[in-house]
Amino acid sequence: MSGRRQYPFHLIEPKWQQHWDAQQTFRAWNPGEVLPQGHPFAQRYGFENKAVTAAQLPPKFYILDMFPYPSGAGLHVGHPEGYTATDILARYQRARGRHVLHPMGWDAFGLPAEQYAIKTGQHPRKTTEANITTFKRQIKSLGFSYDWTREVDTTDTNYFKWTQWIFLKLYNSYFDYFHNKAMPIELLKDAVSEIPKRQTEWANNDYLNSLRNVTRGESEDAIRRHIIDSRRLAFVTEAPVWWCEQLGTVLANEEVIDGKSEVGGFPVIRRPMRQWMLRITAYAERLLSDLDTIDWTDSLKEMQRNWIGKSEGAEVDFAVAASRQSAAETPIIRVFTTRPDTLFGATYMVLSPEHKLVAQITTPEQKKAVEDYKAFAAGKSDLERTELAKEKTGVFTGAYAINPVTDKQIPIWIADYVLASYGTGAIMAVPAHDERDFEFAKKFDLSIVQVVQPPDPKTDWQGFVDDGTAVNSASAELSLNGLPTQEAKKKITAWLESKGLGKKTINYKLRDWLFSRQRYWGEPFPIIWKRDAAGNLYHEALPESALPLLPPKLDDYKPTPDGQPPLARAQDWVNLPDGSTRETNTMPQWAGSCWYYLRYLDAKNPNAFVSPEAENYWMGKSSTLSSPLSTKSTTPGVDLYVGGTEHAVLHLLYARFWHKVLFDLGYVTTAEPFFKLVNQGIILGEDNQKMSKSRGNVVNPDEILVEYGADAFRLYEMFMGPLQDSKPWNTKGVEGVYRFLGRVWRMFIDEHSETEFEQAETTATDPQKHRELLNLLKLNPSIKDVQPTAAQLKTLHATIKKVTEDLDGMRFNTAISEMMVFVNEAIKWETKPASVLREFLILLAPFAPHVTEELWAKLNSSFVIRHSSLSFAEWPKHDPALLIEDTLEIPVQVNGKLRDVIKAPADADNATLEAAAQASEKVKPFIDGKTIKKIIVVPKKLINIVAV
RNA sequence: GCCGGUGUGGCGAAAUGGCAGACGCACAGGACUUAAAAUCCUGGGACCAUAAAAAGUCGUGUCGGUUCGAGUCCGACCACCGGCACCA
Repeated sequence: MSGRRQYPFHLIEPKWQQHWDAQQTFRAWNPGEVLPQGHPFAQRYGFENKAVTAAQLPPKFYILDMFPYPSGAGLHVGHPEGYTATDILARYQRARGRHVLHPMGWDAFGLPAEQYAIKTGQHPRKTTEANITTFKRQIKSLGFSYDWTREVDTTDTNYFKWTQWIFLKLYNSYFDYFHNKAMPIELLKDAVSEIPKRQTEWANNDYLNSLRNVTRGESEDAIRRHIIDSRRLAFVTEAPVWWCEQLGTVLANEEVIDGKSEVGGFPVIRRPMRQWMLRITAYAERLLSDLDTIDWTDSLKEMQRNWIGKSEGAEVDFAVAASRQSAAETPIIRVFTTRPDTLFGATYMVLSPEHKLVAQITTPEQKKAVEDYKAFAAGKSDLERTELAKEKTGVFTGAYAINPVTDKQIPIWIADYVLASYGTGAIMAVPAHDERDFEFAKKFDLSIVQVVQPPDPKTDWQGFVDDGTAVNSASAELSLNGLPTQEAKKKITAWLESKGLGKKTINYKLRDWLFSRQRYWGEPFPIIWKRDAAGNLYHEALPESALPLLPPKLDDYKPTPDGQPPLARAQDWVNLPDGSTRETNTMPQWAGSCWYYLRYLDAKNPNAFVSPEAENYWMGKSSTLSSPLSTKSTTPGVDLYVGGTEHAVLHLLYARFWHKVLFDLGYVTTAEPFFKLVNQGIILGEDNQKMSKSRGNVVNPDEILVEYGADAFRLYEMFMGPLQDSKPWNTKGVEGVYRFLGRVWRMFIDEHSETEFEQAETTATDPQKHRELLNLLKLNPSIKDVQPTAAQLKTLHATIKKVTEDLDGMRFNTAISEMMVFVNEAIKWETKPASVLREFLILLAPFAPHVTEELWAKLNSSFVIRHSSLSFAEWPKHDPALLIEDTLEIPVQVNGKLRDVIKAPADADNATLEAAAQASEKVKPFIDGKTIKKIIVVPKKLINIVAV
């Protein structure tokens, strides 16, 4: 304990937390709900005992925290940073007259509970519930104004029923490229017969093209099914995926960092498996372009842009040169390039080792070398393949392609620096103007031909990758010579298109979202598998009425030895009477967090994931724009979303994707879920002198609360610095704001009565009675119901102005320092006007809600007040007239250097100020004997005399 | 390598192009106290000077530029943090 307790927060804080709970003070109301008698919100707006419509309710403000994963370790000081910021703003917006939705919940599916289950046999539900209990107790002890009636838990059957329901929507939808939006799969069923007519529209789609092989020789029904299944937003594919042996599951691209699992850091390998995927790639362009409609930081938007990775270029077809023995069909190799202007410099080609044409084109002489290389590449981990500064490797296939503009034969190689998963899995190599191709060509002695002249003739053209002027780029039909890169691109692309050799193309790095996991503790897929007459396996969705689909009971949560998910152990559950079987994969943890912000709007609705009325009121209506292609919405959605940067790409991209699907299908009315988003910085460890960069998650808030209380903790979290910055935790710093709260307390409370209170507390035997002892405390006799002086009003209104502006700009640290300035000043007043102190309490209340409620109640017991509840008291407005100064102190500079500060009437004109400045005794020595060239007067601010 | 961000006292930080360091921590001195804790008051960027001061000089990562005036704007560079990384 660091000295005497500043004020009895240990009694005040639980008292008010219980009061808020009992009164449901911070409950938010949906349109149509009846507001109870005596509720402070109902009282403020005159809604007591009334049902209110959306139009009657005050304008909404939806302020959202990223809900936590309730780990066994409990809360650390990093969690409450964002929560405190949003709570302050929630309370501020209530005061400003907004109807605030401020909910909290639990992202509770996850690996730790499952791994604990594997070790101990304890059901993950038990572990999860225990952790939630701890988290909830800790979060409640901080006095946040959450509406707990809307609490959600992603592992609750009443919640994941709707997660499964949304999956069915994805399953039963397809992406219509013509309308650029998701549509019900029924519409596609009608259109399947038209497929031949719409080939052009769909020619883009690899999965349709690949069907030609799959569907060969099958029945018409089977073909129809293949076509439909291949276009669903949730689809099954046999694809190489990241398999993590130690975790016993596959992982999404986003969960693999540097060739290791994000969770646990275990090695991962590529392995072909049958998996569920979500077609997020269809939304790449909208996910990219709609970033312009939302208010996120540039760095965050940039991370999403990079992840989506749009690049514009061209696809070019290269014919494989007819080989000695084969005759009829020469295959075509399609490449993607962002530099079609360098086509004349393409002196060889490279296929990824996995490219499907490799086996077909390889010559018998090279067969062994190629197969050896393929095995070598497949055996490499991702880390080995992408390791920095590694040597390029590759082998020649023996085959040649024909460069379509030079007509020359160029060798075809395979190399693992070409990725199967990007573009077409094949490149045209232009060694003169691409770093990687250049390196490769040097190593394997391939020819390097200049086709771009750098703008600066001194620059070496070898390895020059920037824009320049095309050279050596002419054939009988076409010349690019002399054209700047950008124009050369246009010209060659047009030429390729006219010849049917290629076309303008856009590529994205974004891959489809691998959506299945081999885990127990996740949402089961509402899918069953059947066989058709020919014995082919196919899938069907369960009807909505079958939801929620619960996971089976298990004794052993491990995956099966043959790599089947744990659910496969439950044979009774898997095998259905009609011979069909259940899907045994589960959904990834991201599924539940993709839409939780929507469930908060109507958390207990048993009939819908959210009612249209609730969605409309809290997310806002979209204005219907005339063009059906428009995906823009003019409305905000969540007004403010605060959380850590660790979710910059994963959660935030997935949630935007789901939201857009729900938007397309008409279930939500905004194209974007989170209008404004702010990332709080990381709190670093305390031992900063060792330059420790570790997160401050060793500091347990419980210990801080025991010693300083929740109000001081909240205040310190905000006072450390700007919300967005990372900063080191310093427990000593908590004492500073704690002392500030003590000063506030002493400003309001009579010292004598406090001594009595403290003595009574030490002698009172029954701790239950302690709280009643708070009644012994009396108001400070210096507080009187008097008219404030002009100076007092000025101090108050300057504080109102600054705190209001700072809250609007989320500058909590400077708002707090301004209130410190106020208290340092006001505590000296011999007579403290009750009206001034009352307004000050409203300003401080969002930051330190407990102590202000107690002081507010004390003040109310002696003076007439306007509102009975501080939580819904109206925010004060500053009066600019009160801030006007009669006399100003104006700095005087000579040649930009400060020489004096003079006093002048606020309305003094420039000539008066100039004269006064020159008359200053301190200024004179610096201008004597010099010529005054000019005098700059910034009214009310500054005078600068320029003298030489 | 590419993209984004940040560099200000011993520390956390503050400053619409206009008095750099508000507010707080730590520290030092004083008051109160038998004493301590708590509280209250005072001090504080560096240098130079001095018994003490005043005055002065320098000072916001480095170098340059724009401007009457730059922590703030522009250019080049350095360091650190975050993200991406053989993406054709």
